[in-house]
Amino acid sequence: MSKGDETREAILTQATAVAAKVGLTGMTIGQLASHTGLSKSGLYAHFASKEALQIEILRHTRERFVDQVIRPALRSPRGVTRLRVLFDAWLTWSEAAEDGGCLFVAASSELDDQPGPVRDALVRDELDWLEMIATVAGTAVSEGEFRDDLDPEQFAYEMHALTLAHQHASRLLRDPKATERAHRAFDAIITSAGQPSG
Amino acid sequence: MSKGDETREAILTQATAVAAKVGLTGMTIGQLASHTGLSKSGLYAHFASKEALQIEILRHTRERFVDQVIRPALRSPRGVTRLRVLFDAWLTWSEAAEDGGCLFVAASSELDDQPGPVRDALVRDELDWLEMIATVAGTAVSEGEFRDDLDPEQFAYEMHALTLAHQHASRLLRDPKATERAHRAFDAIITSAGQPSG
DNA sequence: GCCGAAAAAGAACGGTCGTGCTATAACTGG
DNA sequence: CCAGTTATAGCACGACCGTTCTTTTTCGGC
Repeated sequence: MSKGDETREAILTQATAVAAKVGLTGMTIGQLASHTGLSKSGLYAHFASKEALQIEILRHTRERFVDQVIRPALRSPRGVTRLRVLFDAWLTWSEAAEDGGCLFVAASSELDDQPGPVRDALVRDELDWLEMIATVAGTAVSEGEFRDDLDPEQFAYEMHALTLAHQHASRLLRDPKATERAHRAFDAIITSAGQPSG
Repeated sequence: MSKGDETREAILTQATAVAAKVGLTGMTIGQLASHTGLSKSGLYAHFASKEALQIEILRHTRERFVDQVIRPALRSPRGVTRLRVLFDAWLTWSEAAEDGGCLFVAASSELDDQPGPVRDALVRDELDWLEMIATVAGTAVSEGEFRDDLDPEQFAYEMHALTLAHQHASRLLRDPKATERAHRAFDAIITSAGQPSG
């Protein structure tokens, strides 16, 4: 890896942390430059524009997300077990983020009314994530762990809801019970998905 | 109401809409001035600082929230019925917001790592809202609609999760099924709260 | 260790930010 | 309708924004 690539990676790592705290829009080049010890123009030489940097931040975050959340799940048994791993890995991911929690969650409400390529990239990532959950839930159905008429996309919607609530409770409200609550709620939807529908 | 108070209200109404779109921090005085047809300094004369304006925006939003969500619920029968009204009124509230959806949701992820009086005010509002839900759920327990061992705060956590997911699905993903999904998920937690625990 | 290439710094650009101060315009009670 | 207050505009401030261009420093192959 050349010197330039190393610097570029270092910038992206810093930028990801900053963006999680103050948002992709709130983050500024000057702020980022001082955090990385570079000059504004020195930093800027690595990216075509702030928008391009924002997209690269999302790509960088996505790669780490795959490593830390998706891959561990794919190594575990299919079906309900994999869903549990996915959920637990997400909680760990969100809590491990130095500050600002999961960037995707923060970006979701920041960009939901800001059309453009950054928003488009985020929407793709979020749809991929929901599809991943739905696929695993579908496997749980076909393997008989979940009831036959369970809607995997509905399950994905509800599981995703719990990740959003966890971030809200832990980061905004600083609720020490946030993780416990998330686990209890997750157990509830798993149990409910296993019971014959009523 | 004097002329100044009228202008002040008009500013707050505009500012609330702008803040819901671009965030309480992303919103700028200049932007707001042109939206209201005032000069920057003319607008500024009504507020001590941008931070004070942000707090007033929250107060203004809270008042409207009480009118449109809390009051209709308090007019309906206690217990489960009131919970349903609360949830439906919230969905209507979020969808009716011209653009940007519910400001509290947007502000929650924007401010979760920005200490200060604005964040403090938001946290108070969110805790009040969760407490309101928990209180109504507690009534449902004591009136026998929900099972005895139901944890009202856990119920509030889960219902709140569904509101967050709805905003995500409808505003970011533009999912036409967002409202239907929210209703189905809400029915599920209501049903589950009524069944004897397992 | 030189030399071309790559990386970073410096300086500057027009623009906008939040925020004061001062002057003018618009209201409103007598 | 006038006086006094209140509301709004104008202008300026230093700071920082994203971005570009030019110059200097640093790197890596020979």
